[in-house]
Amino acid sequence: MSGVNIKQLAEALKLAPSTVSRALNDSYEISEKTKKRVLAMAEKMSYRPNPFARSLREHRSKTIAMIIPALVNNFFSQVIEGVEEIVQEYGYHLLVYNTHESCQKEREIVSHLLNGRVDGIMMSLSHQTSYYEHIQKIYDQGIPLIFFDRVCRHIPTTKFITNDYESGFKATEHLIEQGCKRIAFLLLSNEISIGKQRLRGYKDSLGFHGLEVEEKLILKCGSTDSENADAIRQLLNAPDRPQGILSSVEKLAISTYYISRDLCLGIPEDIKLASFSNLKIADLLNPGLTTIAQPALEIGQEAAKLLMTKLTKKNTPDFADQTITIPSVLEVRGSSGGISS
Amino acid sequence: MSGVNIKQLAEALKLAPSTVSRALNDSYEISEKTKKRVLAMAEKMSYRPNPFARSLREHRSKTIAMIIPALVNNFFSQVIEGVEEIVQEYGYHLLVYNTHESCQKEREIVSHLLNGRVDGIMMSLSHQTSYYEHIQKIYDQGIPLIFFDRVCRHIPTTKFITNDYESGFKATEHLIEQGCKRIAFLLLSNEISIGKQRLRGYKDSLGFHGLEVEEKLILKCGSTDSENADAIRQLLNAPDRPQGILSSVEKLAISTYYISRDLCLGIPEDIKLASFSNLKIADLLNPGLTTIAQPALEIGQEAAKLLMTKLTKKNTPDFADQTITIPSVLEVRGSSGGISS
DNA sequence: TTGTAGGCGTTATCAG
DNA sequence: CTGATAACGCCTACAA
Repeated sequence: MSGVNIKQLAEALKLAPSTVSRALNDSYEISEKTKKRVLAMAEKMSYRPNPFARSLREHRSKTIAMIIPALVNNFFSQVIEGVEEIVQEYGYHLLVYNTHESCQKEREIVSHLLNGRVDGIMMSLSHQTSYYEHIQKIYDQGIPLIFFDRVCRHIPTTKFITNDYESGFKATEHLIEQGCKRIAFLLLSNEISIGKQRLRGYKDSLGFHGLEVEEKLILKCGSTDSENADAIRQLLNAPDRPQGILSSVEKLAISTYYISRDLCLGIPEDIKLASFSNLKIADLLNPGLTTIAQPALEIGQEAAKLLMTKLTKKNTPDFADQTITIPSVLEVRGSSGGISS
Repeated sequence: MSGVNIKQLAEALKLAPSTVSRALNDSYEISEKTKKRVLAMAEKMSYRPNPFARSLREHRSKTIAMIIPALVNNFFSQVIEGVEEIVQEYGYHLLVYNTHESCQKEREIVSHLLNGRVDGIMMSLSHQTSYYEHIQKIYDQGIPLIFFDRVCRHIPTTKFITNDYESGFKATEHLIEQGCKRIAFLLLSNEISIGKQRLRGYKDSLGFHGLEVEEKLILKCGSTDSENADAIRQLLNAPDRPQGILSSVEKLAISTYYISRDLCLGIPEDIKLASFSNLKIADLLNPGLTTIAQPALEIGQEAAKLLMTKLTKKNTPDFADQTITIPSVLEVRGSSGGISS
């Protein structure tokens, strides 16, 4: 449409396209004088190199993709913020895809990215994902791949998570210290690695403090919000209601607030609550929500830095099959009875 | 690296590349038999067309960009969600850029998109943006451009907003009805179109109800969070503290919660508060926050639908110079004294 | 119905 | 230091 191409630019300068190209790319074999002339004219004619021609030639797109299970989510939006920031510094572009927690969508999205469109992928699995052929394909094609939060253990690459086990342990311990003997655990899905770790921490903590693990207190949520709400309602309505709840994701904790309000149950008097959550205004809730806050921004930044280094520095080794842990922080607030709020 | 190209595919089939290309694109001039054969082989060899070669040929990228001032933000993340959903339906890709409210960054980002990388742009201006040459360039290049929320009046294209004036008017009226005689208005920046409209609604509402507009009650925030907090603190600490506050953005309302807690001022007893906000859990705050909630998801969806239609249907007219208004909803909660919470 | 050839805009290789 | 040429992978006239 509007654009000037390198040929026209060369024509205007009475130079060959190749010379112009070299001048624009600051090649050492071009005289300073010519470079200046070319740059000036490029500016004047507002020349913009065509990214697709370049990508075609160079087999790289300067673009990466993020595949995440949800966008309207305090954790993921903070991760995106961190990633975008780093990516922008490096002059790369960021494609964002939302799987809506659907494995099917995840597969479709991945299949659109196996053609060289992106130079790298950062992803967090849908909680419905339980087989990994599509992920394996990314890896097999040699596309640099990094996981964060909801990682896939079967792929030998670098993963960024928080200390889920330890946090689950500590949060449970905290509830026990507040006097809870029976504590429920709200799990989004048992497929997800992090859910498992958090659950393991919870179980071990109970055991460590001589408390029994009751399977019926482990609520496997996941399908629809209303089904989850029903399950929580049933839990809170039961005659043998637990004294505490540890939620592995924010949205289930939020549901718990609504439901306990409905049922006229007081937090923390009747039920003490703690949750993994990145809600910034946790302390403005009534009562303030005791959270295990993940360092979402930092996870995004660190993961993106690693990817950008791999893509921009020569001879970078492939990602090690390792898990990098950035610790979460337990912030005690009113909901667990720790402090008044 | 890994990919099979159309030439190799043709070779394997003992056909010419052009024939294969046509078969893959379901051209009418290819026999059913050949088509099937080609499709089968393409599947078998897991052929993926190179998107850059295609973009280079066809002068379109099947990619659009969203440029927004913030990512960790309930409004914008909901808009992204809506946009992503529609874009994915159409098989398009979504690039996301964060200006961090900086006009300088906004300019840089735009300059990277003037080379055909994207087929269309949806944007919401940074609040620091007060001149529009870079935006004008997008328009002049003929790149389809849609604004939402923080629109640019000077560009004759379609803009999606909510009824900011009316909402400002109604929210102010609501505070007046709750007994407020003097109401402050928290403005993020006087450059932004929507801020202006909301402010105008506030002023007119005061006038309509026979109340005076006091310039010193109009707080122009914007630079840093801590400066904003100081300004609000000063407002609340003053001997002639207003009885009500209308905040034009969520984050200033959140600050107000913290500051009034610090100052031991009760909401709504000492200060009544209402805010433009897309916080989903506004009713879990203490007290619940009276909000003017924007239909963020819908704005994203509608804007994206319009853009997708323009890009995929032949002979679509250019975007009309119009403003499409999707109404916000005033939700009265405890913070304005409307109902207990 | 299928094959041939050229070009989209760049950059790298090879000459000069 | 600069110029000509080929190639990246695809699509589409045009030819057969």
